[in-house]
Amino acid sequence: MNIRDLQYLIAVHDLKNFSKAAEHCFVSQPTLSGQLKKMEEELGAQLIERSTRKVIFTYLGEEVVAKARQVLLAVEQIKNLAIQYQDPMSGDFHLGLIPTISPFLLPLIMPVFFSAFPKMNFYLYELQTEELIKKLLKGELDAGVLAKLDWDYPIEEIPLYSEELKLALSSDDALAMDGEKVSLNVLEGRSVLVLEDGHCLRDQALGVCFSSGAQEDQRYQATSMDTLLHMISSGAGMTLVPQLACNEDLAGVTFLNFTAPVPKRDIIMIVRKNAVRVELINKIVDVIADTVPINI
Amino acid sequence: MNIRDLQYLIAVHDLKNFSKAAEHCFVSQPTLSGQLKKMEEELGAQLIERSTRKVIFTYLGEEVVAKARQVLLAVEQIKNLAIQYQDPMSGDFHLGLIPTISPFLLPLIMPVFFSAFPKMNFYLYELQTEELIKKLLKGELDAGVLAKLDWDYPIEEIPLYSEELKLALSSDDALAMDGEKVSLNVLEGRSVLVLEDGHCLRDQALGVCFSSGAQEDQRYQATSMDTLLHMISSGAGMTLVPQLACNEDLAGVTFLNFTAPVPKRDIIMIVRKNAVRVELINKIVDVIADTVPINI
DNA sequence: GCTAATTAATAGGTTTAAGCTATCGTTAAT
DNA sequence: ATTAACGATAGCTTAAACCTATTAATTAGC
Repeated sequence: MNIRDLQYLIAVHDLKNFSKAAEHCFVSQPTLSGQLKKMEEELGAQLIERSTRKVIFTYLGEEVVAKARQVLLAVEQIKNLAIQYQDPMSGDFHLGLIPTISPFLLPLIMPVFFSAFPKMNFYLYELQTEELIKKLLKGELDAGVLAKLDWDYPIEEIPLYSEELKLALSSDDALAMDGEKVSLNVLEGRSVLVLEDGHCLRDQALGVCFSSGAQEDQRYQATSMDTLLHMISSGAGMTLVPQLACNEDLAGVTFLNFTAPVPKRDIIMIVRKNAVRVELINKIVDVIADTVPINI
Repeated sequence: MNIRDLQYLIAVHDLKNFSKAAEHCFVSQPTLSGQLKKMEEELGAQLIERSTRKVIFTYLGEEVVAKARQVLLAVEQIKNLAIQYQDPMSGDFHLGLIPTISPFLLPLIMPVFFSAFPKMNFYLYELQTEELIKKLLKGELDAGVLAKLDWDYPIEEIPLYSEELKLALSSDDALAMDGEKVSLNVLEGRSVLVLEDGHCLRDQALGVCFSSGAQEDQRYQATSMDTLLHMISSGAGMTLVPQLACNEDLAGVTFLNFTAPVPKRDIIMIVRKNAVRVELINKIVDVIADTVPINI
């Protein structure tokens, strides 16, 4: 059976005349007759009672016509869906962000998104790197925002911005009083608070600590950047904080810049290779890069 | 677009693998790939995000798949309808009968119909000849039962039975007392009650009257056979009654047979030429002919 | 880092079937 | 009896669906 054949059938039903129906379908009358005959043979039952004067539908014919109209309606809807989706700046978009970016980046970009993409629906997920990539590859996410690592996944990376890591410590600390830039060497022999396992920032922070002779403060397992900062503010120690997370208004915490070599992390957007909606993704990247208050 | 293509799409959606989907659809993988690609071109939008490792549907793709399932469901239903209708002794049947047959024939045949055609739904209509034929030709009826006339319609006639006309008159009438067969000559000079205009029996009765020297009793315009008989029972005169309508239990009315030449009417079933369901129609004819208590 | 395996896309040719024109056969109206 | 209307048939053409063989791309394993 064939969608076209169903159109022929419906045309005959509407016009009660094979020749007119053929004309309406832009085919010749023998073509239409032949196709309908074939369809009847395929179904093994007559749909139309023909005579040279009358075109009468059998009961089966009437019911088939009713169903055929359903079919054509659904097909029409498919075409409409496609047309609707032609607008690359419309539809749904599922975006994953890692926990050390999400709470600081989203407040910045969402207002801009709403005005830049009025017809888009954004769904946002806070996920750690590993699960984020897994979901992206499964197709459950369209893109992810995370810190660049050397990994081995078949994904496309688009740079967004690069942020420094700063040293967060209690405002009561002697270093904080100073207010100057500090070298990584100041970490030597001190213990540093880091996030719990699974966060990429934890790994990066531990790397910095290792090379600068500091060690992990194992008394706390911070579950989020915010917890970490509140610990610092209550005098619990020091930690490394990415630039965007540095809330200068936070009482009792001072953020110090490092002198060169400054520890940094590269924030990228990842999408699947062969991803569709390239145009949309590029626009999103541009909007984020333009909105983040960091000179790249 | 093509129903087959939608099947390909759904197979890919279910199996998330082009080669397996192709196998499932009994086509080669390049065929399936090509058709889906063509469909995407036709829709002007990508439905599937392909890579050699992953098959991920776009949002549009997911929605199209959902609609495609609707399409295939309806198509399946069409095929099922056809299979269901393969049983010639099932479905609907619209039967028209003229008013001078309907109330007397139906009580006889309906019980038999119900057991002979357990899967049929009969719709019954009491219609005068002209409208009955019109509806039959329009396709609103499948068959009609009426008295044979010489007409010029492109319809098929199948004889059912042939019934005599009898003389109905008041039991108080001298002729009725006698109880013998009577010649048409007894009508000479008398006035005969007939049905109102439009009934074929009226025309036939008038014809008999004309040739036997009787005339129409114009005091009454009987709307039905039953009214007519009740008039007779209350002493209103005499009339011609078809055999099946002769209810011998009716008080005050006596039915007399005619001697040769006996006036008769041929009851036939009419169907459209080229009518489908020939088998069913023949069975219906047989059942009626076998059930009517008249020796043909 | 190289090789093997997997998988979809491409190329080129074959077959099926949908399409055409021309004509016929039937029915009904004049 | 003739004509007009209309669907069916015959025979041919074209388009497209399909095939096999191969390529290209990518991942997974050694």
